[in-house]
Amino acid sequence: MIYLAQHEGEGPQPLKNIAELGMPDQYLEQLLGNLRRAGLVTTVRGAQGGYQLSRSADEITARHIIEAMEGPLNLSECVGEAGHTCPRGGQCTARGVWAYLTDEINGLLDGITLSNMLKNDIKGDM
Amino acid sequence: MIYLAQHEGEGPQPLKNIAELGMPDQYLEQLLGNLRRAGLVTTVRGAQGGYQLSRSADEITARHIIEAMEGPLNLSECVGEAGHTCPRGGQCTARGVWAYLTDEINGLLDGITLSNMLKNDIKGDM
DNA sequence: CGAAATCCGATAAGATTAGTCGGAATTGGA
DNA sequence: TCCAATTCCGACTAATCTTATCGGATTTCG
Repeated sequence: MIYLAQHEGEGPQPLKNIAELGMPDQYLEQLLGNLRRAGLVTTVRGAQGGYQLSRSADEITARHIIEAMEGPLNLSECVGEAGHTCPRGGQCTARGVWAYLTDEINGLLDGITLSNMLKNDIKGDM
Repeated sequence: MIYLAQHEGEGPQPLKNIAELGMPDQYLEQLLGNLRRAGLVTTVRGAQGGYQLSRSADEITARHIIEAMEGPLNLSECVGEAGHTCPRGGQCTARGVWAYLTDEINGLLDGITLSNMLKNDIKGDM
């Protein structure tokens, strides 16, 4: 995604270009499939085709990317959507902790956009 | 650890008690080994033996526990200790993000103690 | 039509996490 | 002193998740 952001406006980037820095292209292709299905990248098939961001780099957050790749942050079964399958019927003491952490981390991820990454202005960057 | 905190001051708790709520005791034993080696619990061997917190529940944080179990938080090889094995020589654009997140999450974990968990007064609890 | 690409489902390989096994060592109490 | 309760330990197995590979089908430009 950083690569695509860096080449924003240059038209579709073929897989092979993106894979340059040492990752198997057939695997990358699979990963890009997730990003496409999540609506973060659009593709052009056929010759001269490739991948590009579906919207501006400052409208794509780390959370968008992570959720596209791995689904919603799930620190514990306890806290997930419906029917959290906690063996203790859903009221174990740890649950509040997981819920809190999930919220906070999602908040952090919401606060990071692709543009931030490019400009290296992540809040608190070291 | 929550169980042990709940039984603070009641002397060593044998494995079997702790395992009550549906987790295989031989596995739990293994996990408690990590906590012991990390200095979070002390043990008494032999009859009437068992496990107990090595210090007060408000001096044990979520971070202590997680690091005891899984080692230091490692969101990406990029950011770890020495010789981060980033294929891009250690200066990829994503690195700042990982470093930032690692710091922030460690901060969150530092802010949660076992006492907090018992009292359910996690900041921002839902 | 042919080459450059993405798309797709299935499968394999590797790594991590979860769990099992068998027994050794320690300790309190009868 | 012996027995039962209990932790300790290393090795192994099983399950799950991540990473990667394979073989082709489809689309599109020139």
